[in-house]
Amino acid sequence: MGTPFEDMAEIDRLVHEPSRLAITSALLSCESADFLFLQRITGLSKGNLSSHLSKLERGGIVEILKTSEGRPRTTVSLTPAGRGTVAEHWDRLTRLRDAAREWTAPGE
Amino acid sequence: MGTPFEDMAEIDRLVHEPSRLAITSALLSCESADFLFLQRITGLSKGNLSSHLSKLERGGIVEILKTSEGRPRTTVSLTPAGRGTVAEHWDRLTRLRDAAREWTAPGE
DNA sequence: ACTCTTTGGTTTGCAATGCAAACCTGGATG
DNA sequence: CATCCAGGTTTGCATTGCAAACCAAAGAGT
Repeated sequence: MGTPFEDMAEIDRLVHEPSRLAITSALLSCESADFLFLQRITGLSKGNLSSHLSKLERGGIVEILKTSEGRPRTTVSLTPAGRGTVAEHWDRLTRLRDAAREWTAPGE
Repeated sequence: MGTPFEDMAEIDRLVHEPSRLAITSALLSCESADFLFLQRITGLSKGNLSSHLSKLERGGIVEILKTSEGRPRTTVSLTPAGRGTVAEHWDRLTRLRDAAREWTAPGE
């Protein structure tokens, strides 16, 4: 692992994208959430939320559960791996910010 | 301003992009930096660094100064506005992370 | 003085991405 | 029984990021 600056090259763009960072961070604090709830808190359109969730699913970050009892209902949760990925992502960001803060060029 | 989750929709993608977040965050702590220095710390190719810098310049985030004394030399620094934008960006990210940490789903 | 190499970049072409908007589908309702 | 609407999915297009090709000037060797 190099400097926090170099590290950004390896960052997971799947998670980094703003909407998905919002989604995954929301999921970090609740076991699972349903589609409409996520739509409300993120302010995304159905279309975009759906495609973001699909990408996260394909990437193994979230698990999507569709039930058809009565009206269809879609429930989303982080996979264990996904939880790790998101946590690691925040670590990276935090390291970058801290590096930028602490690092004052000598003589200034 | 809405919830930190909704706020992500308004985030500045110009700054959010990983390489550019690294560049701007590095600049946050030094008055200015030259092209090669930025290339070393970010690990970017010249081509990519150049195009990222151009975008940041077009967006008014950085100022690019080219001197041709002896060998050409390119020096980059944040504009005052850019400094504000980057700081605000980090605030937004921090609010999101904190919201995700503290937040337990309100009863619904 | 010329050409070769190195340093310091810019431009180009392509594959992938995000977003808006059009589309689908099964229940509830008049 | 038709039509409305919540709950999604798919499509089309404009934008992006990246790699690689390209360019230009300054030394170095001869």
